[in-house]
Amino acid sequence: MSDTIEQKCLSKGVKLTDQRRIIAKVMSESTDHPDVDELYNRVSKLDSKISIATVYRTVKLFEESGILTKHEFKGGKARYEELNEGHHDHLIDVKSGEIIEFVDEEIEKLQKKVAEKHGYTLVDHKLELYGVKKKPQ
Amino acid sequence: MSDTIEQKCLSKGVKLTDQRRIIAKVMSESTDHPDVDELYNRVSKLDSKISIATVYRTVKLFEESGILTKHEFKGGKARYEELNEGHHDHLIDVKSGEIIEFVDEEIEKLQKKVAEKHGYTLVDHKLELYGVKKKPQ
DNA sequence: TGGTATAAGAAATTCACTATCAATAATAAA
DNA sequence: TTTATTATTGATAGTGAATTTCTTATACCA
Repeated sequence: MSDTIEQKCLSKGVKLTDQRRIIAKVMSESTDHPDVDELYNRVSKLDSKISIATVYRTVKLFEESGILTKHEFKGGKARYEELNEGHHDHLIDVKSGEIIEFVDEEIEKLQKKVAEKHGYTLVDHKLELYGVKKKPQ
Repeated sequence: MSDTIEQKCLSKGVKLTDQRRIIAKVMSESTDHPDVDELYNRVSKLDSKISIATVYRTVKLFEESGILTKHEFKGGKARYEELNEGHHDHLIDVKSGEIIEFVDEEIEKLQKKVAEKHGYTLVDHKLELYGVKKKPQ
C-alpha cells in the first residue's frame, strides 16, 4: 500500500485542505473501489459538513494528478481506487459485484504488441473480466 | 458481415416493426460504431418520424437479444455495433477517435486462464486499448 | 368486428456529474 | 497587521444521456 495519498499530494504539489485531507485519508484506508456516493458516506462520518460537490471535485483533482484512477465498470457509476506502482486489472463477479485484482504480465506485453502492430503507441488500456464463481470442485 | 440484423431478429423471434426494420437496416449497413444520436440521424433520413426514444428502446432490445453489442468507451456515450460470430476487441485512437478492431487469440486464451486461476468462469470481458499513432518511421 | 396486447411518439423524469455563485478561507502585497 | 487577491467550499441549479410515463396508434387474434 506504499505511500499515503496525503504524501503523494505533497510530493506532487497538490495543495491540501482540511476537506481534501479527509478524503485522501478515507481513500488511502479503503481497500475496495468505492464510488463517489460511498466515499461521501465514509467521509461524512469524519466530517459531516463536507459536501458531495467537494468529493466530486476532489476525486477529479486527484485523478488528474495521477493519484487516483477512475474505473467505469459496466453500467454503474464511476469507482475510484488509489493508483500505485503495481498496475493491475480487474475480474468482476457478475453475481456479487466483488472485484478481484490481478496482474498478468503476458497480457500486458501482448497488448503493447497489438498496438505496435497497428502503428500505435499504447497510452492506456482497460481490461475487465466478468465471471461467475465456479462451484467448488 | 454474415446475416443482416433483420434476419437475426427473425431467427431469434424478435418482432419487427417498420421502425425497428429501419433501425436494423441502418445498423446492418454501418461499418462503424455509432452512438444513439448518430444512429438517430441516419435513421431520420429514412423516416423522419421515428423518435429518439424508439431508437433507444430498439438498441436496448437488440442488445438484450444478443444482436447488438454496446460499447462504453472512455468518457463518451454508448456506441453500438452488430454482434457477429467473430469476436474482436478495440484499439481507439485517442487523438482522432478512430476505432480499430483486432483479434488476438492468445490474449483471449490468457484471459480465460486468469479467470480460471481465480476460480471463475469467464462470461464476458472488455478489452480496450488506447493509443496514439506513431510517426511514420 | 371488437377486444386486448404491444409499440410508438412526445414529453417529463431520473441519475450521475458539472457548473455557478455567494460565502469563506488561504495567500500575497502593502 | 491590514488589505487586496486568489482559491476553495457548500448549496443548488443545470447538463446530458438514458429511461419512464402517458396517451395514441397499431398489430394480433378469437
